[in-house]
Amino acid sequence: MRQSRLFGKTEKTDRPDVTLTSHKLLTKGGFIRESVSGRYFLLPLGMRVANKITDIIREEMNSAGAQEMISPTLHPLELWQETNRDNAGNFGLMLVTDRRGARFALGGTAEEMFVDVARKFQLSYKDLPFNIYQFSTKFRDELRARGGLLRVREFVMKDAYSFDVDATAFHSTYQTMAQVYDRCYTRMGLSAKQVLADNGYIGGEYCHEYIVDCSAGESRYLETADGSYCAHEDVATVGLVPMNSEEPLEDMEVITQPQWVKSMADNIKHYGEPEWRYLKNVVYKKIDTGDLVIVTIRGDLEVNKTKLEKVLGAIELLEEATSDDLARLGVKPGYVQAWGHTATYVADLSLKTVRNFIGGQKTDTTDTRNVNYGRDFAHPIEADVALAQPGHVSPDGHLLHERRGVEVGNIFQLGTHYSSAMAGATFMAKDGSLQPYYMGCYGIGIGRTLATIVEIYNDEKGIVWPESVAPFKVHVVALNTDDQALRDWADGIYENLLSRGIDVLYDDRDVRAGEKFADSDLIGIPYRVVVSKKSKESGLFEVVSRSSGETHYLGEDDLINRLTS
RNA sequence: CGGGGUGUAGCAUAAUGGUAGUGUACACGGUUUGGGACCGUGCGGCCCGGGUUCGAUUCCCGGCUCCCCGACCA
Repeated sequence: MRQSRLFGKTEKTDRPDVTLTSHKLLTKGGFIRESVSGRYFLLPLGMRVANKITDIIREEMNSAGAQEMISPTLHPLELWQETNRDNAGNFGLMLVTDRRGARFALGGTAEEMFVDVARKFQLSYKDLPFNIYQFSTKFRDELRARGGLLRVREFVMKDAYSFDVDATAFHSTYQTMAQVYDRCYTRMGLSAKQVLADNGYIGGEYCHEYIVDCSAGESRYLETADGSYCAHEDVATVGLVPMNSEEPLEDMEVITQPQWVKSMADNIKHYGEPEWRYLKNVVYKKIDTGDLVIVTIRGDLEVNKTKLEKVLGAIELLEEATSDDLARLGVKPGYVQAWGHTATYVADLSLKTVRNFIGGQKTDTTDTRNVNYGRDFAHPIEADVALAQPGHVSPDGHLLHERRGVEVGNIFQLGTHYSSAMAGATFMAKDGSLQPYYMGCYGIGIGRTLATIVEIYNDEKGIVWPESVAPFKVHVVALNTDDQALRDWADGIYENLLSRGIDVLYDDRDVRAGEKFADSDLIGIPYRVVVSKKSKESGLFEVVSRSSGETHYLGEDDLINRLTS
């Protein structure tokens, strides 16, 4: 490609509102351009990188036996109604209506469509397993797009759907896909960690995210030093350690308490006891029914809404209660009682780690102390609904550390979640019975992966692409192009490299050397070959590695050997 | 969706109740030519609607945009 013909230009100035490294470099380098918030043009340079990423994923998927296909982008709304996802929680489906009034969802994920295509065939156990996938544009009506390509409203995703006869067979498919993901990310130069995560509105029982550690990331997870436990904050289990098991149980009593004692900080000031000593009550409301849920938890812990939703079977259906909601209970914020209200009470397991709590029946002037869970009160639902924090321990008792990164992909166990919900999504088993498919699904966001690579591979001058995903393998920079003979000679070198099948960007522009070098550094192609008067005279080309800065001087044949090896 | 901010040329910015200046980019000419060089010339702009006013880019109201924080979220 001749750079003089390349659509898309580099920019010298930074936009002041662009703070993220990948966003800045991709914009300045002419890889992407914003259309409106959360929607981007992928320019020719960016498209080349996206294609390299896509090719790697396609190769690995195909070698694992998955089959590429494509589904319509507009999904008949009835399909989403069949699985009750048309108005699930906060997942904003975007709808379009055609001229006949038929309603469609703009696909944000495609479980229903792939189940639908499967059930159009009379499948037998002999047809299973299979794994079908697509690369297609997904639409997510994000409340807030941010971070350049890291969180957008419209993006290309590889999504795969596997169909197995049962959990045992599925397990092997899941492992295979995990290996495919490992190979994909490794080939792209990314070190992606498999992290236990939450299925959310996708459904199913378990899933894993692939997270690349990076400060720009929005995914927070917790891990032990040796990696023996690694889980997203949404699901991380809080290991229970008794706080004061040596303390004798005291009798519960009502005590007077000054009126100024309202918050946790006030408690500490008044009683001089640490946070874990107090009972804390957190109130949620079910979005669909308006029912209130009170979680009682140890004072030093916070409630993890995701875990709570899972316990209550109310995925994406809880929100924090407002003071108006509390008024329905007859209380103000800060005065919720650990027992006695008309609501669904949930006890966090941490209540069993403390003897002689303070709190639980707060009024303006009194409260209770020496409260013991199981003796003085107990809730019908007991579960681990606490938010894991660094400093807590894993279930096997090791210290948890906090990590942050970008979720570049995920794999989900779906089980029969969709195939049971959708009529006729069955195969004929060996014994002649109709069984729902046992499914999994597997996604990789192309643009987000691309941006993550830039987050990891850059320096003060620009992007430093790993060779596997670089837009070109070599950047030929021609200098002294005002001399027609030298220009013709440089053209010849370029044509020669092209004819050998080398992926080359040829800077034939009539601009100064400094500008060419600056652009070359910014674009970040792995090898730069300078073609100049000097090289013509010496017969040697300066070859610079973008990543190491190492420079070699090679003759034309050696150069070609090196670039084709 | 709540809070805050913003909107002037492709991009970055300045000033102003009386029709807008600079840098960069772009076009042309010249001097340059291995790290964004210089000189000259030129092209190009006040988010939209309403109000106040003799006159609004400026002040007021509304809308929209984009950014940040929160909520939310592969």
